[in-house]
Amino acid sequence: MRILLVEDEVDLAKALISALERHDILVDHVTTLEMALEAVESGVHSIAVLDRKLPDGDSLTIIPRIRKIQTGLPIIVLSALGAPEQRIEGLETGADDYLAKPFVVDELVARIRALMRRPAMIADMAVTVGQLTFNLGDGSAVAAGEPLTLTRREVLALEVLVKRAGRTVARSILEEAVYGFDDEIASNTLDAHISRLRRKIAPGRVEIHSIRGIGYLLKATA
Amino acid sequence: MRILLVEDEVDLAKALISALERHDILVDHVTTLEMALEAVESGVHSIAVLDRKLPDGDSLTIIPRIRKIQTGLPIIVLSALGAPEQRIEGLETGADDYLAKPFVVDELVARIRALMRRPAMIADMAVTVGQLTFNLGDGSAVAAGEPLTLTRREVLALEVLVKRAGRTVARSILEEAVYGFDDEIASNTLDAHISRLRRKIAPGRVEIHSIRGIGYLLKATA
DNA sequence: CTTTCCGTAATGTTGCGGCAATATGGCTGG
DNA sequence: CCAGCCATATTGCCGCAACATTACGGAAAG
Repeated sequence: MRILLVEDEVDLAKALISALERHDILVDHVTTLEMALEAVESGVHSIAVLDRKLPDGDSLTIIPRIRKIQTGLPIIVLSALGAPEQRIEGLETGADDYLAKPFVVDELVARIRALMRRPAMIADMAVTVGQLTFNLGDGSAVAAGEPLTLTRREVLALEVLVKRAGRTVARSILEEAVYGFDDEIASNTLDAHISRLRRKIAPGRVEIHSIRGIGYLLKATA
Repeated sequence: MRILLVEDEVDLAKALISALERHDILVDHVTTLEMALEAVESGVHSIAVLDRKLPDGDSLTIIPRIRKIQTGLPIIVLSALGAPEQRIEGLETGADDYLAKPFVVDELVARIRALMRRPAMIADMAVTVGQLTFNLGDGSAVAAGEPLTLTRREVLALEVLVKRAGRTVARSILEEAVYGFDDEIASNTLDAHISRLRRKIAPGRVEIHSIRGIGYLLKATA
């Protein structure tokens, strides 16, 4: 599970990040609307949390643009403007939830988890490739009838590979998906994760091919 | 992925090149508008990054000419002139993005990647010649119904040939496309690649003819 | 304190791609 | 019309960089 946090108040952001990570939620943090749109482009997030007042404008204005890029991406808006009319305004613009400041951090966590559970959304949607079934909702996977025990980073990598099954996924895209945007990655850590993934899904009719010089490709064996 | 960088400040250019190459992006670097136009002629770049102030003029002035040569080539303009009016001026001239100096190198990388991901652009656009279909988005190719397994250099060469199908492509243009501008090439390596390409697309109704003394020509067999 | 995760590095393996040796075929000058 | 030359064709070889795999150890979680 990977979410995008758009918040310019550093202290609040830090508090949220540590709280969310305690709940096994990986957070990418940016501070402006512009950066937020870029991040959404990557398509790796399951939820976006937007502070309403940001240095480059009101985040409500970019909700339609986010929707264009990622239809169905759940959006939670945080705001000091908590009057009913403003909440309504936020929800009508397309936000899925609107949280007035100040709020208890745990409440945000709860609402995120609630949106993640929402059945109509991506939750409980599963993708099957060959004998591998990957559940987008909770990140669980089943290969050849056997449930797999995957670690956090393995889930992140497999999610991207499965979503783009049959198409080559650039190495850099995978790195972005498994680590944050910021975290630089030394050595061959990604290779190691792929290797472990391969071993775990071994007895299925699905393989992770490496495309030399480009990246990886997951596809069902013919 | 291959981009054109037009930048006369040597230090900045060096920094950008090393950052981009770390992201598997091949960079061709020139320092003047004149060289830029020449480079665009080659048709091998997916994105152009122009510094606005160059020794031979304002790079905005050549954007229309670039558009004439390569419709749809995404263009990013870098400039010390970051006032809103100037940004707007840049965008209205036809730039796809406008980045004010000073900027963080990683931000440029992110914007390039964002443009590359833009679905309306080159991605998923395919060209078909005879029984050969080449996907500009991911460099994949299908001949006579069978997907081809191409190596990196083969993809680069075939991409140029396909884009100019029916027209002769000069040997020097192909060399530029397969290698950087700088990398000199000894021996007949290019010929070898063409030979391997021919073998791979053999059973299709498309052929690579050699034009003696000039270069190569890809066209459907009558 | 134990366990799991994951980053790192050491080592093994693969296959791309540069080079050159040799073959082929077309063009030119005699 | 032939000889010789030069551009291109084809193929094998092999270095090296990219990838695979595994072991190890630190760190964080329980």
